[in-house]
Amino acid sequence: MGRRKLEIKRIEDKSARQVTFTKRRNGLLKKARELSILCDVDVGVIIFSSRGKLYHYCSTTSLTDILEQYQSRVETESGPREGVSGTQEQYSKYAGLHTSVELLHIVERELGEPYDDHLSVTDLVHLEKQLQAALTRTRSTKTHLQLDNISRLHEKEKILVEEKDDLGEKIAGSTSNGKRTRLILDLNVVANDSELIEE
Amino acid sequence: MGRRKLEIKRIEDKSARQVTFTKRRNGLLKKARELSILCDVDVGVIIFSSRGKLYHYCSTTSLTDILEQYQSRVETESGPREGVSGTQEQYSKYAGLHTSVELLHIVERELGEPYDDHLSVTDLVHLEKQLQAALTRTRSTKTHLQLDNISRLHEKEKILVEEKDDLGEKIAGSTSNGKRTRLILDLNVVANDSELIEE
DNA sequence: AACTATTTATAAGA
DNA sequence: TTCTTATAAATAGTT
Repeated sequence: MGRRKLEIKRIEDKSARQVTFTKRRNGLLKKARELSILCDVDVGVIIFSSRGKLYHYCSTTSLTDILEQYQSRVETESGPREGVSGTQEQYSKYAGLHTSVELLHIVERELGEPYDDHLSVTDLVHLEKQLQAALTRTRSTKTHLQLDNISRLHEKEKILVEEKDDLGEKIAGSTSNGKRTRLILDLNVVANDSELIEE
Repeated sequence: MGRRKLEIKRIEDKSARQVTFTKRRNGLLKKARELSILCDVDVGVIIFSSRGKLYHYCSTTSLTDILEQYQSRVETESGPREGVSGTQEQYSKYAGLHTSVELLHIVERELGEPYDDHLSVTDLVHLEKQLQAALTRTRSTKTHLQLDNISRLHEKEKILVEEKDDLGEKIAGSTSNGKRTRLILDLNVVANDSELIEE
C-alpha cells in the first residue's frame, strides 16, 4: 500500500530496507495492540532487528511490567563493558543457548494451555528433560559470566594499584586536592564493579 | 479501514468480535510474514483466542517445524478423555503452572538475545531459580497425570473383568461367533490404554 | 462467506 | 532523515 505494488521479497537496498523496517515494525505493533483490545485476546509480538535489537508487544499486563523492567535495565547498562576476555570470545560461550528459544516456545504453549488437557505423560517426560537441559545451560552460562567478571575485576584492580602507587609518589611531595579526588573516584570504580559479582 | 472509523476498544457484540478477530488475526499474521521477508528480520507472533486456541507465526524455520508438530499432535489428540478423577478436578492441579508462561516469555527473550551481553549474574541466578521451579512443577504434574492414568486403568480393568466373567458364563453354553468377537475387542481396549502409561 | 465503501498503512518522492 | 502524498491493502459494515 504505497505508490506502487511491492513484491514480497527481501529488499536489497539497505537504507530502503531500514526505512521499510521502521514503518512496518510500527505498523505491526499497532495492529497487534488493536487486535488485542478490539477482540479481547492475548497477543504477543517479538521482532529482532538484523542488528539484534529487540522490539516487542505484549497484551498481558504482568508481562508488560516485567518486559519494561528488562528494557530499562538494558538502557541503563548500555555502556559497553569490553572485558579482558574479549567480546567475541564471550559470544561463543552462549552459542549453546540458541536452541533454548525453541524449547521455551514449546513449553510456553504447553504449560500456558492446560485447559485442553492435551499434555500426555510422554509430553511431560520430554518437557522435564528439556527444562533440565535449559537449567544446566543457564547454570553454565552463569558460571562462565562469574569467572569473566572476576577476571575483569582482577585486571582492573591491577591497573588501579599501579595508579595508586603513582599517585602516592606524587602526593608525597604535594597536597593538591585534585589528585586526591582522582584517587577516590578510582576506588569507587572498584566498589561498583564488585557489585557485579555480589549481586 | 472499513465503512467507518472504528474506535479501538473492546467490541461488545460477540459475533462481530469473532468476525473481526478472524479478519485481523489473518491480517496480523500476514503483516508479520511480510515484515520478516522484506526486511530480513526474525519475527514471532503469538495469538491466544478467548477460547484458548493458539495462532502463531514464526520466521525461523526450525521453530515452525516444531510448532507444526505440536499443532498436528493437538489435532489428533482432540478426542476428550473424561477420566475417573473428573475434568474439573484435574484443572486445579495445573493451576500452579500459569505463571510459567510469564517466566518462559522472559527466558525466551533473555536467552534468545545473547549477543547484547545484557545478562548479568543476577539475571542468571534468577532464571536458574525460576527454571528449577518450572521443572519441579512439570514433574509434579507428570506424577499426578501418571497416577490418574493408573487409576483410570484400574477402573476400566475392573469393568472389563466383570464383562469377561459375564461373557465367560454365556460362552460356556454357546459357541456364538459374535460374542467371541466382542470379548476380543474389549481386550484390545485394555491393550491400547496401557500405552498411555508405557509411552 | 462475499462484497464494497472507507479507512489505514505505506512506497516513493520532496 | 523526516514529512508528504499517491496508491495499495486491510477491513467494517452490509448482503
